[in-house]
Amino acid sequence: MSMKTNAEKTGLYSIQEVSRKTGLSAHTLRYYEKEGLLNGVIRSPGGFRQYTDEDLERLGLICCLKNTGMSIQEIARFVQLTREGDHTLEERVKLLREHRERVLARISEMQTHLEKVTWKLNFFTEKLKAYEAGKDRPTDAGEPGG
Amino acid sequence: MSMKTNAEKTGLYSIQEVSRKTGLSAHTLRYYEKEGLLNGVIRSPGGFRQYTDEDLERLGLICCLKNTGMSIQEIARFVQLTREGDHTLEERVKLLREHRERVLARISEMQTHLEKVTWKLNFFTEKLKAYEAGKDRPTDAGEPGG
DNA sequence: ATATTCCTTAAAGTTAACTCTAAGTCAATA
DNA sequence: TATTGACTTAGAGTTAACTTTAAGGAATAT
Repeated sequence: MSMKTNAEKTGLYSIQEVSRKTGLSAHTLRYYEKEGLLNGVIRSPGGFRQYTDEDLERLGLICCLKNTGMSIQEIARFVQLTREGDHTLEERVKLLREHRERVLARISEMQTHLEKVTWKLNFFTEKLKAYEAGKDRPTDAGEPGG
Repeated sequence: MSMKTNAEKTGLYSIQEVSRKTGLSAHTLRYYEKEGLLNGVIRSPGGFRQYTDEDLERLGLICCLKNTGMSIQEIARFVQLTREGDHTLEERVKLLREHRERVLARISEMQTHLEKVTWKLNFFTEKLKAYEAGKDRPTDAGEPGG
């Protein structure tokens, strides 16, 4: 009986459906809207949010920026600029370019630190090997099947 | 005339000196100590902290773990295990290995998201070019030296 | 018809990792 | 000796990004 979801029927998604798709809670979706991250979500006659595929795409970019460390405030600024039209293109490009630089720097920083972690890990792994080898040697037996 | 710092004289560092070297505030250094991140810092007869080079190295690892996203709590756990001796080597290796995996995952996630940011940036850059090109064309002049 | 989902506003609570303040004492330095 | 820096405990304040609660009502889905 192939029950169709709301989405399949109308191309629109309820807040719950979007929550499932994005992993964001309904609370958070409303919060983001309030903070100006996702404007212009249309409503059903009764006032329920009905997200379009385009809204989902916008959410995709929002999550992308968020996951690369951009603050809610700065994302809201970006969205605001977008709403203001083409004369803000230069500023948006600048904002994204700067963000990109920060992300690159962060990745590179993480990679540097990772090397140290790896080095430490190898060091401890070797030390563990030596320790286990030393444990096998004691005179009084050592557990056979412990 | 060539005033020697405390460090040059004694090989020990005051909390201020360590603060400068690490970029952590004296407050934070005491806070880390209280939280069990850096134990066994020796004191002057008068009770002042005197950090050794080894303390600085330990701080180096702490910052490294912190900067790769390990929580204070988990770092404290690692330090605690270290203090307990060689029989915790296996657990420490496990902890570091898991952390390393998380860092690798995080870096890879960031890189994926970065691609999208880059894509968007290029998109807007192109759009900006088109917009600027369109702006030059209007009939009524356009500012010559604006 | 009934159960579930959604809406609103407004505000309080949570978590991590600091950060700061206060009060009072002691140490080190010029 | 005066000033600066360090010490302690204890607790309050900060920031970001949620998360939860509450109250009451309306809309949808089955």
